[in-house]
Amino acid sequence: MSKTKILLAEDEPALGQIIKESLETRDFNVLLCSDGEKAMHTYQSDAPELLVLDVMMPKKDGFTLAKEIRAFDDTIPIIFLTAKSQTQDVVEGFTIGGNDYLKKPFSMEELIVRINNLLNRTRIQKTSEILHIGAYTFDFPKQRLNFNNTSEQLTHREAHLLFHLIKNKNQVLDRSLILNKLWGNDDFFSARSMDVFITKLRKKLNKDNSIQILNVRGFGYKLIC
Amino acid sequence: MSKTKILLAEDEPALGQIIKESLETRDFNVLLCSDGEKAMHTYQSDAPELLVLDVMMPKKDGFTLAKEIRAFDDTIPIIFLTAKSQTQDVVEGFTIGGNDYLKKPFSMEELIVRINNLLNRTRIQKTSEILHIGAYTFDFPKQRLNFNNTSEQLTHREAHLLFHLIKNKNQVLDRSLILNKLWGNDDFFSARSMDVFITKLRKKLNKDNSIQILNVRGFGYKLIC
DNA sequence: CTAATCGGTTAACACTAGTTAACACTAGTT
DNA sequence: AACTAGTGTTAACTAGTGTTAACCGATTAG
Repeated sequence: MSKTKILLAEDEPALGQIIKESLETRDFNVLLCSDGEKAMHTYQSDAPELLVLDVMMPKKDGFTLAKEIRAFDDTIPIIFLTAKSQTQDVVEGFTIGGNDYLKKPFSMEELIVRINNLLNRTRIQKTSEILHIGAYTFDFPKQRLNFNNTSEQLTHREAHLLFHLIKNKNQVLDRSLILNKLWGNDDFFSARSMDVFITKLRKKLNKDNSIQILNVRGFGYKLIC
Repeated sequence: MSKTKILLAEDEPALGQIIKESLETRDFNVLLCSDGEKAMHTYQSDAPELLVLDVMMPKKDGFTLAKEIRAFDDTIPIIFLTAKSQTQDVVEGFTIGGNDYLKKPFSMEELIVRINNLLNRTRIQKTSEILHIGAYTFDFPKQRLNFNNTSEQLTHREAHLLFHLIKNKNQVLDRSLILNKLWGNDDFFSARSMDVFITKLRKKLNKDNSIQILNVRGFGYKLIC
């Protein structure tokens, strides 16, 4: 099994080198980038498994970079390195979907512990990312809905909505929760858009009629299977 | 309650033994078979609750075995262990109706997570609450009221009200209790709304005239059946 | 016996959700 | 650049759900 690739974006050369070498003694393959733009390129060419991003960087700061990368992969674990200790920064990091942050100065041990935690967590998650609903199986990362020998590609929206329905199956999935999570707001138009997607999913799930998406008026939807 | 029986088919003795012992520490009863034919016999004689099948096995490979077992039981969860990482294999596993697959090498944690996921899923299905009232059956999770060969979808409110009536059948169900539970308050309007629902349920239950929803003036309702 | 109250029933209503299609926009292809 | 296909949003219309109102009968307290 090959080494785990970690992308490290850190503009201060000395610190970057120290972290890189420390991680390499722990058998990680570290891709060191000195600014946000280089990091973006390396991310796209080398497909690392985890990101360690300095927040304060030239060209492109860590948060912006994370936002852009999240457009491609919304599960990859990200650790932010921040000199500022303000809570505001931390909050921003998390809302982008960052998984952890580390305040400078930090010990190498701290960083390694967090890296291992995140890797374990996401690997366990990935192993259970093939979901089952009635006679269907749903491969969330691939966005494929399988039934017997047929397989159908879902769109990003369809897949995420279905994912949450399955994760909350046999219980009510709150409308406004899902609207905020997937659409980013809870207004009239997003709600109607969501209704359209529910219709689509119902059609795609109608091969097994033990599966139903029930509406709970005013609250949300319940996937029964 | 007895231990959950898991059939493990793995031809490599050392690996088979490791998996068996690991699962036994988690309180599973593991039936280890060294090839596909033995696994088939064990399946028929011991009725395990879940299958973990190596794909590459002598005598009979995992996919063929799964196909044959699916002829007897098309709901038993199956986890395939595969050394090959090719997508083709995975697809074939799913088209047989297999529920999950695991690429070697895998961690024991991964396997255990998947086993528990699959077991929970099938067990939840089996314990779904189907209630009986006279000649009707009422599937509460699906909100369906069945009579002979007809089936009717109930709304969320209807279903919950009926559920409580059935749970308290042949005894008085307190008005204010149900109002607080379903409507969240006990005011005039909610009470009148509830009356409307009682009327609706009476209509929907009138195919079996041994069933009656009786009013106990000032106290509540009593479902007789 | 009568008035007051409670519950039964039906229909009108407001609101929510379902469905379909048109549309704008993006991305991929020729 | 033009064409095509796909995705998600918006719009328009329809259907369904639950609340409220109105009217009625039944029961009970005075």
